[in-house]
Amino acid sequence: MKEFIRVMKALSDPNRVKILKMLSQRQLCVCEVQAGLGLAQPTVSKHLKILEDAGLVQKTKEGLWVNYRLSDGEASPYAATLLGNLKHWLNDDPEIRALLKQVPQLDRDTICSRQ
Amino acid sequence: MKEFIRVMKALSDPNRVKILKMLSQRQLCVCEVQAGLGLAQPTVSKHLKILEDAGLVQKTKEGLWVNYRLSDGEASPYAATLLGNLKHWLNDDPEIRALLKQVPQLDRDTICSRQ
DNA sequence: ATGACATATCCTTATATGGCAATATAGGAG
DNA sequence: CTCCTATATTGCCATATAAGGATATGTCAT
Repeated sequence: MKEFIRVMKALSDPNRVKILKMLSQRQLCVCEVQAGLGLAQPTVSKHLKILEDAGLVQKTKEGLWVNYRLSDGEASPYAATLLGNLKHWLNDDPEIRALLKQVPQLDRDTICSRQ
Repeated sequence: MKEFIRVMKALSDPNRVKILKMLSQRQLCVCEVQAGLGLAQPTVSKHLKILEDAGLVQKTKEGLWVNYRLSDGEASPYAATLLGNLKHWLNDDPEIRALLKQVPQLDRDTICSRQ
């Protein structure tokens, strides 16, 4: 039950759902997610941790960057099923649509190296 | 998006999930749910309203009683899909298992007419 | 080792949520 | 109508959550 609730809670926040939809396009580092959502970096970091704890995303370190991607589903069957559903859901949502359109342009070198 | 979040939030509370599992057995009135969960009546009523607003349950008045049942799914595609998933989920959970075992014995006449 | 940068954690604040007691509403019986 | 009962709503409290600023951690380059 706890595991199920953790997944549902993780999916109960619009910004976290947006993150998952962004990651459905490709893996992203924290600063790319931050740029897409327009939130403070600690906020994004915390959201990503909640998604990770729920088994919805996985991370890989690459030097200074941490790449986040959708989980392969081994962590939680609930997470796996919901991620499958999310592929079809919310694609018509105007906010999501606008967000996904800008994902290809997110570039960590441009975003993170300010100055 | 709002609709999706509403469904996920509704499913983010253990007591609400328990209510849905109870209703998967048969329709129940408020006092039967209350007896099953051991919560105060206003608390149960509020949970049921949240589930109803999310399109997860429907209600029918029958005199003084209000019968709640799982939604047929017309209200929300998210709710419909999740209700379908829930049929298979959590059946092994000991707490859920114990709860479902006592559902057949819940009797509104016995429960509600105290004295 | 030092400096620079990406990310994580800590701390505080504002708001949301779950719980119950008290009260309001609504329907049935007399 | 009045009384009784099942449910809904309100008000309040304790806790949970989302947010960002400040700070810590970790990694690379020099």
